[in-house]
Formats: sequence, structure tokens, C-alpha cells
Amino acid sequence: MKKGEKRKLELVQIAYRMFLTKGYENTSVDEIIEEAGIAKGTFYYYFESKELLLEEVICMMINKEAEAATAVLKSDLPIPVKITGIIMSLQPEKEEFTIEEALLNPENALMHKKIKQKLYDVATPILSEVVEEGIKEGIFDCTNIPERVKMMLLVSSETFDEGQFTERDIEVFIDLTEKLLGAKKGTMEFVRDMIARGER
Amino acid sequence: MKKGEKRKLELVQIAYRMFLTKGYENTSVDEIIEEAGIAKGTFYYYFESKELLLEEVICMMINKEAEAATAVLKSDLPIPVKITGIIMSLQPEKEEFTIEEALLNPENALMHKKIKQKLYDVATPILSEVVEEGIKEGIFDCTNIPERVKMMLLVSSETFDEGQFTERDIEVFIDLTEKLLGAKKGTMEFVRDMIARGER
DNA sequence: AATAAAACCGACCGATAGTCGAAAAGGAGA
DNA sequence: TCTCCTTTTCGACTATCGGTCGGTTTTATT
Repeated sequence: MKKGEKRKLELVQIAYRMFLTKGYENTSVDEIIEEAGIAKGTFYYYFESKELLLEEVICMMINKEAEAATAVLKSDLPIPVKITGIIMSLQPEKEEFTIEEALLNPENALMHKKIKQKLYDVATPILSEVVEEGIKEGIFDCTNIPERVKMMLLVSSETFDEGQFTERDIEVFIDLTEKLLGAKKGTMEFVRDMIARGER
Repeated sequence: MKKGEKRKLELVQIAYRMFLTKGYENTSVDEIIEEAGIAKGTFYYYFESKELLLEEVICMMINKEAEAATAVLKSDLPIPVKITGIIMSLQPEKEEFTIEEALLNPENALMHKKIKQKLYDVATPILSEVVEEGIKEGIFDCTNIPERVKMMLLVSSETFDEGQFTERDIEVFIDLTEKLLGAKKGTMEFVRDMIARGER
């Protein structure tokens, strides 16, 4: 690995940590370069702008999560379990840092939005594939799969990411998922336990 | 009306216009005060910060939309039409300015998020009331109404606000709404026309 | 050793949100 | 009209921030 690439990676990782703890808007380039012990010019040798750095930080995060999701896809778990597993592996929450709080912070609205957008782009094809499998196996029955998957992702992220959800939210989510995919009642019931287990 | 209140209102309206045309981040306080013909100090006499001004601008917008929504609620339109009407009256799009573009602009992520949050808070009780009506009339059949309404709002705003939606998105949305509320197939079919008509 | 390419430096710039002490403007009572 | 107090206005000033630029050092190549 070349020296330049190493430095760039180092900067991305420093930024990752700082963006999540302090927020993107509240982290200045000056702070990043101080932490890294480099000069302003060096920073801009590696990144065209602060926002492009953010882009790279997000890429790094997404890739990590996409890997986990793909692993679930290729496993031989039951289809409904796969779906829940993929959705949950996409939530950036259970990492070592207090990411949830950081992303929910209003001042990270931009970062949050960008992450969600990329996450959808990555997750929709993966989940769609699983749903196709499910249709072949006869446990799902629906058309317009990508659209349905997107709505599922939307509701799940908006409901569960925020951390403030009730038993009733889970109930409605299960009901919605089953109906959206044309599954028999009860098919997705175990989501309840997975969410409970996945909780912090 | 006192002189001070008038000035404050004037500033909020100027900011409203400028935020929507140029974006919140891209509108400087200097530009606002130049437009208003006042000095910096005067601005900060009325608003503690630029962000608190944004808060007031959003309040103004929400109130306008909440009024429209309540008007629909109190009308004697058929229930399903009421629901669509309320949802559509909450979309800040069809105003005189090019608001949609401004809100979709990534740099307005903060503003967009804040608006959406407030809109949910205002709209959920109103829509829930309509759904209750529908249940009494026998065209809907469901429990956990507020949760279902919130998910409906979520999907509708995320799908249609972005402006990039297909015929298939509409189809899935109709299907989802009917199933979410426990309505007979076809109950919400006319949404298609309303969306088509409401389009720009 | 000579040369070129990659990596690094930090003073500097323009723009921005926000501060502050002082000065008008306005009104109420004498 | 003068006084006193409150409300409103002013604009120079500050601190911080993202970003630029010309030049220097390090590293690899021949």
C-alpha cells in the first residue's frame, strides 16, 4: 500500500470518528488536520473539499454494511429470517460508537440523508432478490418488487432507526410487511424477537 | 400590531422567500438584512440566531398547511377523498415558488427534516380522526391507527415529495394504503387521478 | 548525481454568523 | 417643552471556517 493511500485512509477514519461524535457541521477541517498532525494544504491534497471527504466516509460505512447484508443473502437461512437479517444489518447502530445519537442529531441531517440514500441503493437489489426467492418458494406473492422493498426499507428505517418505537409500531410493521409482500399472516412474526434481541 | 411585531413578520417573510429560492445554507444573514434594508444588529435584536429564524419560518409554513388540512377534515367529502386531500395539502410543493427543488437540494437537508417532523406532528392526529370516521362508516377496519397513519404519511412523503415516482409507485402505494387501513380493494383507486391532477 | 513525481507546508483570503456599545426614536408624565 | 425610560436601530468589529496557492521537502527513478 502506497504512503498516500495510507494517509488518505487515516484521514477518512479520523473524520469518521469525529463526524460521528461531534457531527459533520461541527467538525472543522482545522480540527481534523490537528488531530492528524498535518497542514491544511496536505488535507486538500487528498480531498477536494470537506463534503467530498464526507462522501468517502459514508462510502466506507456503507461498504461495511453491504458486506454484512450480502453475507446474509448468501446464507441458507429461511427467507423471512433473511429479510429481517438484512434490514437489521443495514442499521449502523450497534457499532462501537454512539452512532445513532449522532445521526439523529439535527445538525447531521445532511449526513443522515446521504447515508440513507446510499443504503437504499445498496439494499434494494439485495432484498429484492430475496423476495424473488420467496415468491418462487410460494411464501410471498406480489408484483412490483423493488417498489415494495423500497417502501419496506423506508418504514423500517424511519420507525426503528429513531430508537423511539413501541410494541404497537412493531405490530403494525409486521402486519404491513406481510401484506406488502403478500405473505400469510404470521410469516413475519419472529421479527418481534429479532428486534427485541437486536436492541441495545 | 406593534412596530416590532410587524418588522419581525416582515423578516420572516423575506427569509421564507429567500430560503426557498436559494436554500437555507446559501442565504446569508447579510443578504437578508440587505433585502430588508436594516443593520446586522437589528436582525439579532429580533432573532437570537439564524437557525431560530429558520424555526419561525417553518412554523409559518406548517401553520398554513395545517389550516388547509383542517379545512379538508371538516368538509363533507367522502372519507377516502378526505385522506388523499389532506396528504396532498401537506405537500408544500404547489406554492408559487419552486419549493420542491429547494427542499430536495441536499444542502437543505436540515430544513427538510425539520419541516417533515413538524408536518407529521400536525398531520397524524388530523388523519387519524378521518380514519376513525372511516372505521365507523365501515369502509376501514384496523387498530393502532396513529401508527398506521404515520407509516402512510412516511411512505407518501418519501415517495411523492421527491418528484421522481412511477406509475408502479402509485400502484403499490394504493395497494399499501388499502391494506394498511383494512379497506376493500379499489377504495383508494382514485388517488391515481388526484396525483395526476395535482402534478405540475 | 540529476530529475521528476508525490507529498507536504502554512500564510493568506473571502465569506460568514454573531457581538457590543452607543445612538436614535418614541412615548408618558411633569 | 423638558426629562426619563424603553424600544428599536445602527455598523464596526471579532472569531471561525472552508478553501487557495506558491513554494519546499521527501521519495522514487534513471
